Amino acid sequence: MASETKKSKSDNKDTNKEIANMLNELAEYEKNNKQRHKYNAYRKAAQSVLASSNQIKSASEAKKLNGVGQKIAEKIGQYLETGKMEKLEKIKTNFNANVIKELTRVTGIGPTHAHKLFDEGIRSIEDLKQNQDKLNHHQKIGLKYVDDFEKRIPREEMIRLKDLIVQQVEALDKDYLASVCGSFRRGLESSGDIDILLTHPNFVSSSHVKENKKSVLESIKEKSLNTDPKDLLKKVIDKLIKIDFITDTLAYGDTKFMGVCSLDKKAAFRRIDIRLIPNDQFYCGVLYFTGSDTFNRNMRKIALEKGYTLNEYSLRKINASGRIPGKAEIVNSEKEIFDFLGMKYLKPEERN
DNA sequence: AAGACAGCGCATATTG
DNA sequence: CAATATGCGA
DNA sequence: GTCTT
Repeated sequence: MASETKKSKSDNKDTNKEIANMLNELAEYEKNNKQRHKYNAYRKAAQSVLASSNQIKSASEAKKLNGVGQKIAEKIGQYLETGKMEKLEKIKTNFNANVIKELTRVTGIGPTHAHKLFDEGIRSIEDLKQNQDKLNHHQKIGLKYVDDFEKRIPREEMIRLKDLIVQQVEALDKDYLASVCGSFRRGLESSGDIDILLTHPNFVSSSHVKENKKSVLESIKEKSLNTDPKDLLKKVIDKLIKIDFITDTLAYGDTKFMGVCSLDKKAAFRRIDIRLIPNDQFYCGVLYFTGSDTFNRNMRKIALEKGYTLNEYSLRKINASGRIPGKAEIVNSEKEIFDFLGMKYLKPEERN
């Protein structure tokens, strides 16, 4: 293997990765403390550290990175000199923080519920199992599968999941289009869950607008042209439940399903999300939900520089004088979005 | 020094 | 009952 | 906690 860039691997551990891991632990702690923005700040810093091409050797070096300021630089310096971050060590020995951290392993239990449960005497996942009357539906399902949901899904299994879903959807109606987005689409070897975008020509955004109310006449006209979105999603979900693929439901509305699925009795239970997207917004949605987050941020920034605003729904030109976005550009593929922005097309695998 | 840090669908609690 | 607010997730 | 204004 030609992996020995500089020194041998054995006597040169990946310090950046260790720093990033510690910053991510601090991030999680802040999230549990309901400090959403600190959580993001730590994660951003961790990302920068991880992406840094050379090993960080000092606090001042760290401070140069985007998202690393005075405080985080000090912590990094502390780690480089002593092998520890004081604040993190303290958190690790904090009983309350550890309980909260354990409780939030359950999907549906966020910081607020975790603290409330703590006040009610709950100290562990085990306690939760004995007190399920304190949980709502989502949380009960989260508790049931808490271990499975922390397991990564190997790409090989993702492919089988995708094949099964696509086949079932096509059998229902060949006009459906389903795409698995997220890290799977970017080619990663494992994913945390499976995220599917679904669309159908009978469902377009003009029938779903809630901004400027439309004339009664317009609404009536559209109703005749568009299937009720609820029916289009329900048809698919019903089928996937019937064949015992979807096993549980966490949240289920007109356009978004969140639940649990499993390939067969031997396989683990997996988190699955299925969104029904208006046909004319499908490719903006696919682009957005394919990510990565960093890529999305960069692309949106480029859009702004070109006088556009880009989000998960549409690409719109920004009015020169005012700043009111105009009508959505017509987009019939991901590539067209890149074209509008004068960008070279990047395949999903190139967006990591 | 002080505000931004995304905005949204769904479930559930709270308010009217 | 309906409208609004909050928690949560991604 | 960091960056921007």
